[in-house]
Amino acid sequence: MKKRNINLSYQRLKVLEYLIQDRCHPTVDHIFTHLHQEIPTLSKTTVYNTLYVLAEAGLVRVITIEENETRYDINVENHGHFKCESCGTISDFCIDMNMLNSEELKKFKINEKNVYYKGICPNCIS
Amino acid sequence: MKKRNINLSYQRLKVLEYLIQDRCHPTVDHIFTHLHQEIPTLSKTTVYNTLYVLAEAGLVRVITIEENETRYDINVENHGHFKCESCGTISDFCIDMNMLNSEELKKFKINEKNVYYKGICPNCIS
DNA sequence: GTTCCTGCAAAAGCTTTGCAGAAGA
DNA sequence: TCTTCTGCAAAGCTTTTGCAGGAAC
Repeated sequence: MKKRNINLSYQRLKVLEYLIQDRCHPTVDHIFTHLHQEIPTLSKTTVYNTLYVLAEAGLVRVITIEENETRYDINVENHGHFKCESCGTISDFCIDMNMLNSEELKKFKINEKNVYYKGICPNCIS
Repeated sequence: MKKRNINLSYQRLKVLEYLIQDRCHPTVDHIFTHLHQEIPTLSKTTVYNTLYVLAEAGLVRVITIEENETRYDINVENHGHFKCESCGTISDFCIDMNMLNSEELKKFKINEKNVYYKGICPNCIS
C-alpha cells in the first residue's frame, strides 16, 4: 500500500485504516480505545510511535488546536479546521492559503500554514 | 489600571506588566522564571491562575501552536503568528481575517480565528 | 543473524486541584 | 468578619524513554 518509505506492520496498517475511515481528527486516545477492541495487545506506545512515523513521512498532519489534545489528520492538503466549543467536533473547510501572504513575511521561509476557527457548529446552534 | 472586572493584586499586576513589556508570547515558565527573581515567593499556581483570569476577561489571548507549549499574548487584535522552527521565536504579522470566510461556514458561529505559520525566520536563514 | 517493531513499566513535563494561611475590603 | 488571592503539596494527564521479547527478512 503506502510503503513509500516505512515498514507496514499490522498495527500500523490498522492505525492508517482508522484514520482513513473515520475522518474525525482523532486523538491518540480515540485511536487506541477503538483499536484496542480489535487488538487487545495493542499498546499506546505503538500508537504514538506509528503516528510519529506517519507524521515524519508526511502522511498525516498533526493538529494542535487545544493544549493537551493533539489530533491527527490523514488529509494533508491545505485546509482549515473548525472546532465546535460545544460538542468538540472538528470539521474541515476549504480555504485558499495563497491569499494568506503578508508583506511582512517576505524574508521568512514558510513551511507550513495552519488556520483554525472556534465557535459553534450548526448542530449545536439548533 | 485595567480593573475592568478583576481584582488587581501585586502578582497579577506584575504578570500583566511582563506581558506588556516583553511581547515575546511567553510560556507560563518564562513568566514564572522571570518574575521569580523579583518576587521570590511567587508560585506557578498564581501565574496559572492569573493567566486564566486574564484570558477569561479577554485581556490576553491563549496561543496553542505546539503541544505542551501554551503561550500567552497580550495583543488580542486579530493577527497571525509565525513560529521559527529553528530558534523557536514567535513573531506577529498582520493578516486580514475577513478574507478568511468560507461558504461552507455560513451556518457556523465563528467566535475566534487563528492563523499560524511555521518555518524559518530571517535571522536563522542568514 | 540482524534489524526493526511491539508493548509493558517507569519517568518526565505541564497543568489542575485541595487546602490552609494571608491579604484586602 | 467575610471574601478573595496566594502558594505549597499532591494528584492527574498526556507524552516520552528504557528495555526485553518478538517478528520479519
